[in-house]
Amino acid sequence: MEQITIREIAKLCGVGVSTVSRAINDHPDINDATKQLVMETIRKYNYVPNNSARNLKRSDSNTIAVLIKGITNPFFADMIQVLEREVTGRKYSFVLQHVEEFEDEVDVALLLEKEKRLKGIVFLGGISNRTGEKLSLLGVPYVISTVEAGFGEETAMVAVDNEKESRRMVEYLLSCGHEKIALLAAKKDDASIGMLRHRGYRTALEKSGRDYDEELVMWTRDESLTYTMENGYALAKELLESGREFTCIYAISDSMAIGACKALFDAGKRVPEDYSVAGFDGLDLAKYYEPSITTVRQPRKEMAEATIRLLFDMIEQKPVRMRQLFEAQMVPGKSTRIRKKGK
Amino acid sequence: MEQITIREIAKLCGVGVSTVSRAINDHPDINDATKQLVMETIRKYNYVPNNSARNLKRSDSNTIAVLIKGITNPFFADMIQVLEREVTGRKYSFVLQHVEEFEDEVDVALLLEKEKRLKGIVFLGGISNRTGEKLSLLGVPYVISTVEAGFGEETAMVAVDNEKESRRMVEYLLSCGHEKIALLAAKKDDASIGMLRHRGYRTALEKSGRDYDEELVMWTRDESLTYTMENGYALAKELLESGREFTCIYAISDSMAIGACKALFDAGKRVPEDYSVAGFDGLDLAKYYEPSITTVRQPRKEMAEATIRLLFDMIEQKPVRMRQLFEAQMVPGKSTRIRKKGK
DNA sequence: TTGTATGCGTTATCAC
DNA sequence: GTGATAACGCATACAA
Repeated sequence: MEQITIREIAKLCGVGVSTVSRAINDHPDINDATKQLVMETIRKYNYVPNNSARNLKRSDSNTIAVLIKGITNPFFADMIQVLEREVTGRKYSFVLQHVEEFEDEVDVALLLEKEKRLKGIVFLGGISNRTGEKLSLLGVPYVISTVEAGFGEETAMVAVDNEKESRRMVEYLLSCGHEKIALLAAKKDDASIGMLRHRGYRTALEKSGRDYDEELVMWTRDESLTYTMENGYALAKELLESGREFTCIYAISDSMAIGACKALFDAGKRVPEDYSVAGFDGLDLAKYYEPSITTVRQPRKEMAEATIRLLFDMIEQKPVRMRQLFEAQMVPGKSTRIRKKGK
Repeated sequence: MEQITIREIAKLCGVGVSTVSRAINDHPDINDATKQLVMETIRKYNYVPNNSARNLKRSDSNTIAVLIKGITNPFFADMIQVLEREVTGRKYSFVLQHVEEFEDEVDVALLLEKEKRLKGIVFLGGISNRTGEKLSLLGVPYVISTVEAGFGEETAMVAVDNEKESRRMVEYLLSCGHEKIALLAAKKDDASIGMLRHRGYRTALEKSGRDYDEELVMWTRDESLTYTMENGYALAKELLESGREFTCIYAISDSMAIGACKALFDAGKRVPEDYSVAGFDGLDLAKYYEPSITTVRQPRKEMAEATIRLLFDMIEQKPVRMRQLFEAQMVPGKSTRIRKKGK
């Protein structure tokens, strides 16, 4: 496969390479007729400029990259839509970069920054305190979205207060009369939102004078993926089979909550009559599920918009508020019930 | 931000650039001590090689790209996992490329091929007859996965027979005693799997001597996204409000089926007692939903594995079967019931 | 308005 | 083993 280059197009048209380049890049000072000719031969020979060469030569490129760990997570789905819309709407190119589970997102960012001459970077999920240190090596503005790790004040961040919102949920469940609330938690050594949501659970119990009972906390196994229906199912099943007493299951994600419901149904239990179930995130699915899942809705679209706004403000060197915490919304569904004293 | 280059690393180490290059790329003929020194300074100065320059210079790169239109589609989620595992397991690099709704996936492929010196390409979804023509411009092997458009025999393809499987579903529903089966369909001008599933629906009815009733076909509006819960909800709601008679809703995707269930619940109906609901695809969600959704399960992981196997066989110039159709599996759930004659 | 020449950062081919 | 140096394909400063 002999690659056709700009030089050959130039030869074919009987012009210089710079003229072809000008045609491609919509430069102003070029004769309209020659431009037509060039564009036509390009189409005719299906010439495609080599992006590596372009990126290498260009000093800037007006592209924003969004790095996502777990691109298949439904939580990110509509955020991606919004991010893309907002970026392209500002006449910037949009690059969506998937980061594999075992990869370091900052390393990927560093690579991509050089490769594509990025103007800005968005980290969607993923980043933890550990990887955070290398962030300072980034040469362009970046915003960490949906995760509020313990970075400094100088790190741009858009998220909800996971601990607070988790606490809010547990307080709601307590107010419904549930005393024994089981938690479907992340892995025990989680250092990100899983930890924060667990902490919120614990704080809510303790602040209200209840005991925090480690027995009712179901930690995700090391080999499992945390935020999945499958995991919710497995954890709830294990909980049921342990014989421990509880009236309510609080799962740290909606997907896990749905898995938990299935485990209850399979055991012949009803939701919410026998057990209440609550989730976190406010996915569409929580609304469409039957019974609809009681959840805490993160304002995903607003957060996505704020993320891009913040990023561009940084790019344009405007004064910004670096840490933007959004308020989540308690969404009671049909999966939880109010429990009278005694029963 | 002054970018640090290979030349500066060379100067810093007091060696030539080629030595640094050799260190980076694990070349055999280099002294171990100098290699250590080079690697250390690289780490120390956080040098990251510029990928554009590498891609430009390299003649081959051992990377496979997977292009996905609608990367947030849950149908693709576990397929991506498998594709990634299979590719990296073969010591190839894996590039996941998101294609925007309005973009032409073949154009993107053409660009990427030159930019990254690809060894092979996988198209996951998306490709239609229209874009298919330009496929021949691709200089490397490619496989089209999960969509069986009407390409020629020479196009590598892995998919299920959508028309046949759709027909199978409708025949199952007919065998359950449903006579008036409404269809939640794709857009009317769909030229891909949406069209095929509709055709299977129609054929099943006609082959069994029933009338095909256009009144019972709910086409997705132009402005809506087809395969979503939201769309299923809207179409089912419209159907209900039209007052048309039916006993079963067949949605061409599981997500739409779940949306349809919600519309029925909201209208005070029960599933499956009042109306049966069926979907297509066999998502995990169909299993976890309550009631579990009757569906046709596509063997996603097997298809993903076959896709990579086929691609690598092509790369290695082995003889291959270019068109691989997989058998789907009818999965009866609790969302459909058997209807006795009369009522 | 157009063409020529230079360099972007890297790898690979040579000599040494 | 190692170091110059020539490409890779393109954009652009500068000359024409």
